[in-house]
Amino acid sequence: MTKNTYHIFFSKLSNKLRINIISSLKEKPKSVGELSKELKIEQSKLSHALKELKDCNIVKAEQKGKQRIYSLSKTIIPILRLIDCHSKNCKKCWGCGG
Amino acid sequence: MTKNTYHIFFSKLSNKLRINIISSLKEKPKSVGELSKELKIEQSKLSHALKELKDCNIVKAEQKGKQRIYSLSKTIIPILRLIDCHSKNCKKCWGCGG
DNA sequence: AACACATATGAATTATTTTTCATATGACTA
DNA sequence: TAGTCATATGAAAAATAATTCATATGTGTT
Repeated sequence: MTKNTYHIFFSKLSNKLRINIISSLKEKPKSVGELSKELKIEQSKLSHALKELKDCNIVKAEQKGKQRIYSLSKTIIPILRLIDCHSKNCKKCWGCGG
Repeated sequence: MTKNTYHIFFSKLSNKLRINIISSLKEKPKSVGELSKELKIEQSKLSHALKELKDCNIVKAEQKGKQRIYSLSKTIIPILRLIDCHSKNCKKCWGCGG
């Protein structure tokens, strides 16, 4: 990720719905229908949002029968952990060895 | 920062100009004029962008004569370090003790 | 093959953000 | 206090993103 692509990545995280999706998928992988029910969001809206997240590799999808199961991609999980740390003002996290 | 305010924070980081400003201020504190010259960005555009960053505490300003010197706020620096870590795929960082 | 269910897609509409430009404010100087 | 330099602000215009709705696609079932 170069300086010039930061904003693309962050723009995906700068949206309530997408944050809610991520937050929900942290729990466990879910189908579009499950997410729709849980978040009370219309299906196509969800599909659009999931596409955004998939396009920048925050989630991945796997077909299972008629359903498509979405889950957080491996590479994003540590990033989300950092964000959580941030939200908790976790000092340890700030150290970061850098 | 609650789940519902993530997106506000990230929305500030989801913009090229603001990322460039942050990146430039990492070097050292600068006046609006200096930033304008360096980034080749029109003054009022910069002022607007700086306002956004100030509103969410990413930068702070200090008056110095006629000039207003902007710098990164202390609390944001570790976050930026994380983002740098991220960009370098720094494993250490991911650990995060969480 | 016809059907039903689950999800995706496209395009038009609507909402939000960014840019621009004219002007206002605030700090120093003569 | 008039002038000028540095920056901020407001509002209109332009650009971008999100929402909606109609419909398409894909998968399994009868």
